[in-house]
Amino acid sequence: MTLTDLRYLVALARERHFGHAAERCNVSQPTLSVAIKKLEDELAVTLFERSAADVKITDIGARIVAQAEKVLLEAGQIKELATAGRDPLSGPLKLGVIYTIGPYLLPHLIPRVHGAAPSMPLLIQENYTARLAESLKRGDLDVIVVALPFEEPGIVTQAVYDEPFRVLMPAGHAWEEDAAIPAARLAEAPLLLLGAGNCFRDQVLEVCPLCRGGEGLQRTLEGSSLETIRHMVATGAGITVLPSSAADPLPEGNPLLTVRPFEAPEPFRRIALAWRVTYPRSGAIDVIRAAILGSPLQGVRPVTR
Amino acid sequence: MTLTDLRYLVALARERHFGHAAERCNVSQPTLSVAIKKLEDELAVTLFERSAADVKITDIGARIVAQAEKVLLEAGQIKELATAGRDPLSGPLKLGVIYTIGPYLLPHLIPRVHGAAPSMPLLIQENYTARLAESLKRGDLDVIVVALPFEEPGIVTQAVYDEPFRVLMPAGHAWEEDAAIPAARLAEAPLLLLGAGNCFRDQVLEVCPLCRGGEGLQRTLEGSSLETIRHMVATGAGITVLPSSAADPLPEGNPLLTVRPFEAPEPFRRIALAWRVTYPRSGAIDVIRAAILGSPLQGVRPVTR
DNA sequence: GATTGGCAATAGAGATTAACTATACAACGT
DNA sequence: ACGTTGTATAGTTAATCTCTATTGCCAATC
Repeated sequence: MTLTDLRYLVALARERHFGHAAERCNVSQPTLSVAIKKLEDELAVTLFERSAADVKITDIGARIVAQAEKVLLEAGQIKELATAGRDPLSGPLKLGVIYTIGPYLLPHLIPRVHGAAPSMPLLIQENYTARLAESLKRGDLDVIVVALPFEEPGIVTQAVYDEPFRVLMPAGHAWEEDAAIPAARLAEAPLLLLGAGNCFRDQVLEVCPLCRGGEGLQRTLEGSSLETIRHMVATGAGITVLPSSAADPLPEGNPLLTVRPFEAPEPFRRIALAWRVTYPRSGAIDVIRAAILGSPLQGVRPVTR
Repeated sequence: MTLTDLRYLVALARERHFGHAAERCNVSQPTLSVAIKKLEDELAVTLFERSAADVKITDIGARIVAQAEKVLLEAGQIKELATAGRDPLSGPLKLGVIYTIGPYLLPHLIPRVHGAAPSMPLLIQENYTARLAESLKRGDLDVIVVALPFEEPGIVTQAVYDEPFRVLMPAGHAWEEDAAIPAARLAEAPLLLLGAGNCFRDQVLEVCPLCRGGEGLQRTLEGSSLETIRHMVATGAGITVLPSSAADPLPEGNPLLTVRPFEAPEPFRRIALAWRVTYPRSGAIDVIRAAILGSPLQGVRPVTR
């Protein structure tokens, strides 16, 4: 029993004439004849009464035809689903973002994606890189926004932008005098750091080798966020390092904080998109990339690939 | 897209492993592999993300698999319907009976059929032979009970029983003296006849050639029935001829009527079943025949074929 | 960094099935 | 009896499905 057989069946039920039904199916009369006979044999049921005068459907035949029509209808739905799903910009996209990007990127990203792909709702999750990677590989996420380096088997990454680091200090801090801060000087101040697991923490520590072994004055704030740290800096609890997108928009509205760039070579992080090599909706990824690049993130430099 | 393809599809969706899914479908891994690829090409949609680690279903893939399961379920229903409909004794049987048999046969027939084939309800229609034949050929009826001769293209008949005719007269009638009535004498009495269209009317006229041209005292009662005529005979309006099944049960309970057989050669009618040559439920016909022969119809002689 | 092992894709051969054309067969109607 | 109409069958060709064998691809391991 094939779908073709069922199509022949309902055609014959409608036409009540083997020749006409065959014509309607674009096959020869013997083809349809054989197919119906095969079906009847397979089901061990007489579906039609053939006579010279005409073709009559049996009682059981009528019931089976009705069911066959249902099958064909449902099968047709498959094609419709496929057509509807063919557009990579239709259907939800599961997006993961690390904690130190989400709050600054998403407010810009979401409306832009919605504008470019209205029928692609975003299901967003913020988490650590490691967790995002896990979810991505498991298929719980489709695309993630992370900082490089990010190497995972089966995962491809595409750099999107570079983002310089900034030093954030309370207004009136001594370093306010300087237009730019040397990285090494970080070890001299009480540096507030994110908890373990945040890649940004590691990157900051990388900037300041002296802070590495915990020999500096830095203080780790487990379970915290850049926003929390920012508030703590404003209260004079110390200084911190922020990515430019988090730091640069601040000073205007906040008289308690001062932002200074690093001295060259300016430390920065490279933000990238990552997805499974096998992920088929590349069009959706392009939209995300474009939306990110279209977002007014302060201080960032697009990476032309 | 075939039902087999869909089976492969749902198997792969369940197993998430080409080899295992193929095994479950009793085919080789390449078979399933190409089938899925073919499906993906046909639908122009990626259903699965293949990677070394494992097979992930895409979003659209999952929706299509769900739909495929629905299709397979509905298709399975076809087999179930066929199995259920395989029994010729299941499902309603559309039975037609001529007016002059129905009232005497059906009260016996119905319980017997119900006993022999409980899941075969009878849809009964009483009518003239010509109307029954029409309905039978059109497929509105499956089997009819008629009097022979009955010749129709595409219709087969099977004699069931012979039924002698009887003369019915009011009690106290002059002919009461005689044990049997010669057919020719019918022309001498006011003979009450059914209306045109009733085959029994023609058969009675056949018995009495003198009545033929309307030269006798007979009176035609259009739109009447044997029961009506019987009541008229009881009131002394005339005599009539009845089939034995209608006549013989009468006298016991009715002091106003007298029944006499004909003289030899006793006129009779041959009752038969008729159905389309193509009608597939021969088992149902056998049940009807057996139920008729099992009915206590007075005076009838089974026809051994 | 080379190697191995697991797994899906591909190639090529063989078998099955589906389609065609031509023709036989059955049943009515003239 | 013959012709017409309509379905079934025969035989052939083409398409397809499925197989085994093999390749290719990753990723994990030594």
